[in-house]
Amino acid sequence: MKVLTKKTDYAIRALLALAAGKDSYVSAKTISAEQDIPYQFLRTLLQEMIGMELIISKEGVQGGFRLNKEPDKIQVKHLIEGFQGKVQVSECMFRKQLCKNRATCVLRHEIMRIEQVVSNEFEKITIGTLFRNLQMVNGLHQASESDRLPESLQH
Amino acid sequence: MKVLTKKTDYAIRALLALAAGKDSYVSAKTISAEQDIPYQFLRTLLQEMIGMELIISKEGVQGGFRLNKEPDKIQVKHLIEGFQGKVQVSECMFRKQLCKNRATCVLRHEIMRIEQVVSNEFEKITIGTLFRNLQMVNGLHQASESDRLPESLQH
DNA sequence: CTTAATTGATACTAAATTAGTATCAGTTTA
DNA sequence: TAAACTGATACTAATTTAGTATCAATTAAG
Repeated sequence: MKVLTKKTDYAIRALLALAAGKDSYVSAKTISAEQDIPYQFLRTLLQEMIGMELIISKEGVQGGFRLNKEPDKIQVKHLIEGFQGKVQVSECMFRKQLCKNRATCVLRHEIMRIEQVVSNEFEKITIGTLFRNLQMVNGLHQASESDRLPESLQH
Repeated sequence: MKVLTKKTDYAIRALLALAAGKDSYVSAKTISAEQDIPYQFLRTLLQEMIGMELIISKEGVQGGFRLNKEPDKIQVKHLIEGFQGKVQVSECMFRKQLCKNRATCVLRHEIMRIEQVVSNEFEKITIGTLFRNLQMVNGLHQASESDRLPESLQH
């Protein structure tokens, strides 16, 4: 079970690249190269994020993308929901007919509680918080000679 | 994003049917009919659960399946892991090469904390706890004339 | 001792989702 | 006016999920 699809993963990385670019426009080409995201895939992804009003674009030479909101107002929760749909237990068979699967219903009740917890946590994580963490890690990284992350961030 | 695939959902319902059957053998045909699960799909599912040592079978006429463990020892967590793989954030690109995606790493660190919470919760939910809840709901159901679930269990 | 009800094993098809590619038109700046 | 860009959209490929089919082996009951 994968919590983030590549699309969401790429989206987050692209947004972090835009956060780093501050108010200037960053081109898809640049993001693609820096973050190692397939160019055309990124392009469609960026269009979707325009639709979600997370970013805005500028056409033509020197064009590109920049954030349309403060980084702290872009929640990972919204990205997951936007790209992967709202978190749900399994398809609800209720109402289709009298719910044959009362077992699923009971389980659902339990899981909805868990979902709420998860949802609250993903709400707290924003492009802003991630960006600041990232800067910290990069700071540590440059201070040492090694290419390795601190033990606590390895996986 | 769906937390439970149909396979996991079906597996849970099948196990609850076996829990209801106590120590007698319940046939795939019966489970399929009662729980409205496609027969052949259920068959392969049951074979997998034998492999997982959750259930045992008896061949021939009057044969079928029964639980191989106490209901309280069958955790939903194990079912999810068995059928959908361990909960993970996104594919780890670390070690493949020097981790280009430090952003993902930072996010991962956050998410791993969340995963732990979720994991602990799914550990607490077992076929035993679900079975008892189910009996409660069914009790309420029979007591009233209505086919509706109590408000708190609707979704 | 034969038949029908069952599981064991395994291979296959279909549908849905995720991931990635291609193309061409329009815009902008140097 | 050419090159560097995005807008829009349609397509292909890969993977995962869902479901089907088949045949052999086992067992209880008449």
